[in-house]
Amino acid sequence: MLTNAPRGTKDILPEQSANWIRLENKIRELCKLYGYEEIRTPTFEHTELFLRGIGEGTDVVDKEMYTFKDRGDRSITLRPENTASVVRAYLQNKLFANGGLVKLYYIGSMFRYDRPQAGRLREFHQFGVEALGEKNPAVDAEIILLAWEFLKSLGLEDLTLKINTVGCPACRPIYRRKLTEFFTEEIDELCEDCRRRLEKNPLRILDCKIDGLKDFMDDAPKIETCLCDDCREHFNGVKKLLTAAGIPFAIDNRLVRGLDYYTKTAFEIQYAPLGAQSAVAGGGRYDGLIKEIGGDDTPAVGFAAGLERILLALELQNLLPAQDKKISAFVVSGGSAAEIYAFKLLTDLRRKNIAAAMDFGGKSMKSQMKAAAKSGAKFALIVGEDEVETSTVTVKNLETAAQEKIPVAEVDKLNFDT
RNA sequence: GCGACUUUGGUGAAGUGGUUAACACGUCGGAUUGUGGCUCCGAUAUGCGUGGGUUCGAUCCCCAUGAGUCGCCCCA
Repeated sequence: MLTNAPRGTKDILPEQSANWIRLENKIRELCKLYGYEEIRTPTFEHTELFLRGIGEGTDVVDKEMYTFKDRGDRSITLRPENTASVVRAYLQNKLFANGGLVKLYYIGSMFRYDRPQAGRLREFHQFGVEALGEKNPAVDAEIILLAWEFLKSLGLEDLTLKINTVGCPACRPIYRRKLTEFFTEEIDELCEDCRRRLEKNPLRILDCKIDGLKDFMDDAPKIETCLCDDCREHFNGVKKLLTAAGIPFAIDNRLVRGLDYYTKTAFEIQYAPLGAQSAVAGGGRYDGLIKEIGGDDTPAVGFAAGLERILLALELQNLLPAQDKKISAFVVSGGSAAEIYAFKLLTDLRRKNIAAAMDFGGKSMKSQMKAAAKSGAKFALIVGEDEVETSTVTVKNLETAAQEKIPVAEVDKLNFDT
């Protein structure tokens, strides 16, 4: 127990860490390119924020939140996603005050109590982007493009982008009612889960793995038939822009989002080889959320991407480069007389910005040489009594095995390039 | 939350109801005097996820529990 991290959590070890840093740097670079700025919100929030933001009745809220009372008897929840927090911060700090579109991104841990699997952890990491304050479909397109170009730029192949519109408060209820009517007639054909969904969220029946394949599904009402003019126009606008940008997308009118706040555009990017956890990024428009949380009626769009899943995908495609932990020089000290001399040499090298290491275990020279070879250093800098007396250092090129003795003051003149 | 599978050393793993738990890699040490990568030699699990039980005896059988993986669910 003491030596086990809690279920669903994972240490990111040094060899992995470099991949995370690379990924995060890529994200920051890209966001800068698109004009998004980083925001960092607290890891936990008042529970109420998520109840209102994500919506009671959603799985995330009902079954997956880490909620507890703090010592002041406040109900606190570890964020299961970051959009609600960003919106809260936007309102609290009046980021709307300067007018115009507010473009933000975040990278951080999220928490959901769920059965762990590869690509599904209880503490996981998301990178996400939110654009608040503009209803123009161009923003939807920009966000989708950012997500798509990001994943492509990592080198991922076989990505599929699916888009849909889920309507707005004006037209979705109509569609929902039609669906309910339709599926009620087919209730005998529905699977157990879908009978449950019929009341809770009939839209979900559309992407059921079991019922989705059944014949009657083709006759299910399509959302296009119910869209209001505004939503239809908006969706057309998004499609036109995506086409203009030249990215491939598929319209999937069965794509729905699990969180209540989505309106109009919904999209998802999948990487099929990940199996059940193939959704690598997902998002959409949430024009109702800001008002729901207490702000003025403000349109917004965003998406989130799962970093663990992206890393898994990169690994599957062999896109994670081998670690380069090479140093330039390895100091080898022969005998106790040279120890201080060696340590001073080590320090001098580092002060001159030369990556250097030495063995602190008091081992034989032979094993120090082995360690030098393993370290990947270009040079072994050998110092013993002779060198101490003459203020020199024996330089052995570990690639060529060539060896020479030079004044210690001249070590930084060596050519450390590999 | 449901179902299935897995669980042996630092790693990959073989294995049996009963004397020393294969093998490989890794790690450590050694093969004359201050020198690596190759080779050779030696060392390296009193232990078989954890806790019970059955048995003269269990790593191998039974029960419970933990963890991981896959699918469902959900989602990033």
